[in-house]
Amino acid sequence: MSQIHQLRKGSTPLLILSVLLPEKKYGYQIMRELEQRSDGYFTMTAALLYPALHELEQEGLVESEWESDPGCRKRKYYTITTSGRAALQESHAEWQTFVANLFKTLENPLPHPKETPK
Amino acid sequence: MSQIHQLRKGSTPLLILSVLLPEKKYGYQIMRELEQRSDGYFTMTAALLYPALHELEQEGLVESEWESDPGCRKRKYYTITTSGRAALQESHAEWQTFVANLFKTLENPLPHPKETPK
DNA sequence: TCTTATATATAATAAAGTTATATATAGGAG
DNA sequence: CTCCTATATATAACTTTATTATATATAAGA
Repeated sequence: MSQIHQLRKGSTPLLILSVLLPEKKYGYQIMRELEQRSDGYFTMTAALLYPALHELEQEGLVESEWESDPGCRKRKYYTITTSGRAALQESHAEWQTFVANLFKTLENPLPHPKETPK
Repeated sequence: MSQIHQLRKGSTPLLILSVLLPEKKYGYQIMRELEQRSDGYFTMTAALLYPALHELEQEGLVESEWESDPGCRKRKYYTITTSGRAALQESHAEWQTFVANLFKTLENPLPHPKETPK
């Protein structure tokens, strides 16, 4: 019960964690990659991304460090943590459960339809 | 673009419309049937259902009428309209698109990973 | 120099879900 | 007859998340 209300809202943290899985990345890079991965379906905006990243960091699911490569402006790189990987797997599974239940509920009629009670 | 932000939130109107598809039903009955159909996964509450029903009515997707069967207290029956059926189909399809994109984005890495640009 | 892409961030607003509360009736237990 | 529970509809207050708008700053190219 506790989780299903939460996962109805917010696929954003899930998407962010998934792109951080292979290697550390910075915010702008995450935005671009999410757009590319979804062929433009998910338009991740800065106002959605950065607060989400800060919250993920507060929860200990990602860690950040500033890096200043010469010739580039400073970038804040985010690394997924061990608990971040666990949270990603869990959230992914919860989404699958939610979706399965949604479509089951939408498509399946009642097993034994009862007439309207008096 | 216009729709995908809307469908992230709110599977509630979709679920309501789907249970109204076979025949007219009243609010409390809709709540119970949604719980039964989903084997208790979706706990539709009154505070979620009734405002949603009123909004669906305002949008012309359902119509309501009070009925007072003897021996029962008055019930407000909701009937799905023609545009309600169309909206249900459309919303269902949008959810499928959303879910397909979500899992594709989560599971598929980039087709041609580009190194970090300088 | 001006514009665009890059890069991070916050504020204000709107939409939806959750919790709590209000009102009222029918039926059963005691 | 009274109390409690299930039925039945509804609103208010609060929280969370997405959207829109804005702010700041740097690198690259016209």
